[in-house]
Amino acid sequence: MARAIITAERLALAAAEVADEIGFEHVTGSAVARRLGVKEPSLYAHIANARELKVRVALLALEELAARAAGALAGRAGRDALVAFADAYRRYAREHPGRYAAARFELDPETAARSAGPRHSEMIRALLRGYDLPEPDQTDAVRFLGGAIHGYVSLELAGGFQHTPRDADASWAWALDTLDLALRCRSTG
Amino acid sequence: MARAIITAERLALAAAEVADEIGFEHVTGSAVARRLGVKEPSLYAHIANARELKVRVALLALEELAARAAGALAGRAGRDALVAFADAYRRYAREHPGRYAAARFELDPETAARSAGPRHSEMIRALLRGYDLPEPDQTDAVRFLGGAIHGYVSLELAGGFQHTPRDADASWAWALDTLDLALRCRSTG
DNA sequence: CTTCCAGGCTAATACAATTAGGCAAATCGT
DNA sequence: ACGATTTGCCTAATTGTATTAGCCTGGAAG
Repeated sequence: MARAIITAERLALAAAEVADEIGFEHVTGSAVARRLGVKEPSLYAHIANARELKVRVALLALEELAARAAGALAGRAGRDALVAFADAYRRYAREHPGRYAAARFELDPETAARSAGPRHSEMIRALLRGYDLPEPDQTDAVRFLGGAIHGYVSLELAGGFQHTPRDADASWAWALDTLDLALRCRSTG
Repeated sequence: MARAIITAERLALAAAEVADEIGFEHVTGSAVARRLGVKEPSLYAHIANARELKVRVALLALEELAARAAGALAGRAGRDALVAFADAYRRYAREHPGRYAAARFELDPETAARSAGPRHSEMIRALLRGYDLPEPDQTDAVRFLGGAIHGYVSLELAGGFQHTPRDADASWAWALDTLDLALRCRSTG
């Protein structure tokens, strides 16, 4: 090995930082190269194309987010687990908007399968065990909850709520209450 | 006037078609120019820059979506209204994935204010009148419902549900039932 | 009929993406 | 220690998108 300046990890991290600063859609080879202190063509020894830059960020984000969500879930159940889990998403999205956007980047099926993506669904499924839903509803509830959390967070992140004065945290608490309520209504057949 | 080949409307429509075909993020000046049968620089007589191409698609999509949602809402109330409204979103997203993605494009505040965007919130607010929620919850519910619908639709559109065999329409019906249930639980104080 | 102008065209520049081939430093076998 | 090899970034060159500047033409107006 010669002097290792660029590694896959450094590259992904640099790209993630760029994403958080200027937005995921503006992650560009030159911006990442500049941040790493190398020339743009040097990147192509480590990635196949510009798309892979974004894929790396997506994988990093899914991983980080899964780790946070898992931490939030640890030792909690029922409503507590739901709130902690959803809060982990929301906090991550606020701290790392570019990475959060990256987590929704469309990966090809094999890559997606190897990513931390499926772990997210598994965690939601685990979370839902606290609500013992009838068997056939499990999958529906995973989709519903995943959609609801992501939808709320992404709308809030996009600034869609700024035109009404209502406090953001209060609305969020209301949404979580409502989700909890809905799931409890659904439970026990 | 000389032969009017490009108009603002044609341009937006062409860009929207490109978006639906190859994805909103790949809407490019040359693709739109090709479709219109003109050379790329000719576009700049009608738009300021490439970003405006996307803005036009976003505005078109918000408008179309608002129209469909309004039609869905007409003459309905309560659960019926909720289902029709949400279905309108989901159907639009399936028929026009590129435009649906465009509807989430971040507009500058003034443009957003003049767009059909605010009408969407108003419609949700109107829809919620069928659930008479206590006053202070109104805004929270708008955010919650908007987020839930958008989140579910965008996750489904991204193919996030394909790894489980469960029927998509059944899951969707479950989600709508659950939303209705949650809102009814919240109603009347 | 001639003048003007809307509306698209060609030419030219800048930046992002990508490929090809070079050069130096670190490594390895002897 | 020493040359062969490999590793890892660099320069140069190509293509495509974004954008500006200035030209050219056909029809509207007088």
